[in-house]
Amino acid sequence: MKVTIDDVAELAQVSIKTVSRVVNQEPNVRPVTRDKVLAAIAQLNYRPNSSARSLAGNRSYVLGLLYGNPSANYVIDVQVGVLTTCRQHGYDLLIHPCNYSDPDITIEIIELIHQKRIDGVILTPPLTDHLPVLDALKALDLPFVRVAPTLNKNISPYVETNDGEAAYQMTARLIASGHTDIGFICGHPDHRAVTHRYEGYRSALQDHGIPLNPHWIKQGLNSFESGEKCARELLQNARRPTAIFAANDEMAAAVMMVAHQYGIKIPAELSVAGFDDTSVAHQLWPALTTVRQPVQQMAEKAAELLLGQLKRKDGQAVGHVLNSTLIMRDSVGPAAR
Amino acid sequence: MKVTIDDVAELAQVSIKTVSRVVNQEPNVRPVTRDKVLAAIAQLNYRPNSSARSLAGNRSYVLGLLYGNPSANYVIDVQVGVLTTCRQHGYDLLIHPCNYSDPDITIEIIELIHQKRIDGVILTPPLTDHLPVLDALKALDLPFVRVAPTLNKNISPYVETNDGEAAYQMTARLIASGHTDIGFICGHPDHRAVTHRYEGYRSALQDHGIPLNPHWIKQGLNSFESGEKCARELLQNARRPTAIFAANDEMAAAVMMVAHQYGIKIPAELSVAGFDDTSVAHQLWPALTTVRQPVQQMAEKAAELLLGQLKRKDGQAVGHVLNSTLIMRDSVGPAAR
DNA sequence: TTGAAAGCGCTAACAA
DNA sequence: TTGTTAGCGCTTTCAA
Repeated sequence: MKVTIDDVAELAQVSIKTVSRVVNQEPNVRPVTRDKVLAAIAQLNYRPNSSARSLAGNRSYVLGLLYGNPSANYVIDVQVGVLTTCRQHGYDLLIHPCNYSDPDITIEIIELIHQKRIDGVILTPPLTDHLPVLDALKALDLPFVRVAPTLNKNISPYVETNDGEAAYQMTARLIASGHTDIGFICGHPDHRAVTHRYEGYRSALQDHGIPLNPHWIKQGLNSFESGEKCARELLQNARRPTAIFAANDEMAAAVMMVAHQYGIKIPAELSVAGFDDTSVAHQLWPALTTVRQPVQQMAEKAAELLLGQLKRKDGQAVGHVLNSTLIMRDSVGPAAR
Repeated sequence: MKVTIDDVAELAQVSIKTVSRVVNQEPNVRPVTRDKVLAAIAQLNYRPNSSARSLAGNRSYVLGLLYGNPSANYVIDVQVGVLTTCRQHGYDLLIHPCNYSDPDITIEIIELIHQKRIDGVILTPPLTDHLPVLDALKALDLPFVRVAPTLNKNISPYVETNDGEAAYQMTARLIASGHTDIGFICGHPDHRAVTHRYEGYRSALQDHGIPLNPHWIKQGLNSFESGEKCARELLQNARRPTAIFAANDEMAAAVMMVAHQYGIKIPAELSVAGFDDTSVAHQLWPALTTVRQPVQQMAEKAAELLLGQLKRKDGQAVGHVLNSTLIMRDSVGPAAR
């Protein structure tokens, strides 16, 4: 049942070191020898024992995924992406949901890394910009890659999407549909990446010569409840925007709910756009126009960057950008006037 | 930086075996000795190297979590629950999302278990009732626990919730509100646990002397789209139910959307109830009345059962039941007449 | 109740 | 290009 490196070496008529070389894709093995070994491995269905590997090699072949994001869909997408890369490269993944507002978060993470001998970690927002954690990782000299960081981009490799541009494009679409009175509900200030979205909105208005109306810009907190509050403030007056762009889908859902309550028809009287394309987006009525981030691909890429860093021992802070897509559904229509 | 068992043994003036005994909570250590060792461990901040442990002990201290459930919220809740228990007991968790309709799923799982030397696995629906996988696990003699199984409950320990009763209670509430024309949208037949819900609905009607109207019972597939189709069938005729109970929230969301399209007011003209209390439930308008399963607690309990099984080497098929809760929101009202 | 010694299966350093 | 040897840090006999 349990096949070891010795069995393979014996069958292939080589030393265990040679088997080890083949398994680890090290150079300096004659193709003939390599083939012999590979054949033996296949015949015996040999799988290296990862505990023995880790112990001897002082590496765990385990990556850590740290996240404090409350969105289940986002987290699942990230997990799937990272796992895809991990599986391809024979690495395991340890997931570690954490509470980013916990003051002991840094200690917790250091402990985790020590105890599990994690080879490298991937950080997702909002942990991505958590300075104490970043400092601790630097101090440990542990390779890490960040997904969608906004701070100190030069300290680590990272992956991001063109949030700002996408928000710009969405705003431009609204303008193209005749809207000039466009409200915006900002995202949680702790989730810095989300602030790009506001910037995109702002510059689109500016580029189209539409003045910013501060009354129509509200500070949300990403939650449905916060969106509801902002929506009421935006919609309770007779003079109200003809379109509202929310920095995430949950808040956009809240806008739609408040509009329904006020008897405001969507999209006839109010256009609504969200951001994230969460599962709720197409379960709303009318279906929500929104922006989709390539979360899974970003996570895959992040893991690739991390593994590359582990192999080459470099820590160049390369950044990769993957594009978001506008998803036009039914909640946006021409401006009524 | 790296403290080993030898360091602890030296400081505590005992042999490494004694340290090992203390760490593993084995019997036959004098309290005095134990305290000495514990003090040394604390002083040095010693953490056993899990690779060495696994290698020597031929156990990985890793549990596997297998899931094929498409609902991100469900999966995240399960993960959090299982992780909670794992952390308490010093175990790690390997997550393994899989496609339950993949014909090679069984081989994939066997490979995974072999390769990672997983000590035991937790299965969630619909993998819970996947006979080939269950047989394979039995053949491997690998301890496993199932969450919400419906088939062959005697072959493994399991955790479940009182779905059927909850559905009964919800139906009874609808009846108490004056509804007698209650439609039901069934869940996906592959997700067997969901069929309990239909049973609950049926017996509630029966117990209250309301005849079953087969035209008002539709087979859904858990998806929003399937719910939409069923909802149209239920709502397009003038003679239509005054309440619809859907076997999950996504389909209930679809019912609400269709009702909105038809201009049917909720809850004035139609009451809607769902099941699962997913995040969409309170983002709908009006907020959806639904049933909440204690998913996280079920997962915690499942992991506890699994760890118990690992310790005691028994495989008694004990079952644990945790109760679901009715969440009454705004989508249910008195029957209009 | 405690300890000594022999591995677990692999990688790393060095030799050949 | 290949092999030999010595551990990695722990658990498991078995003995004391």
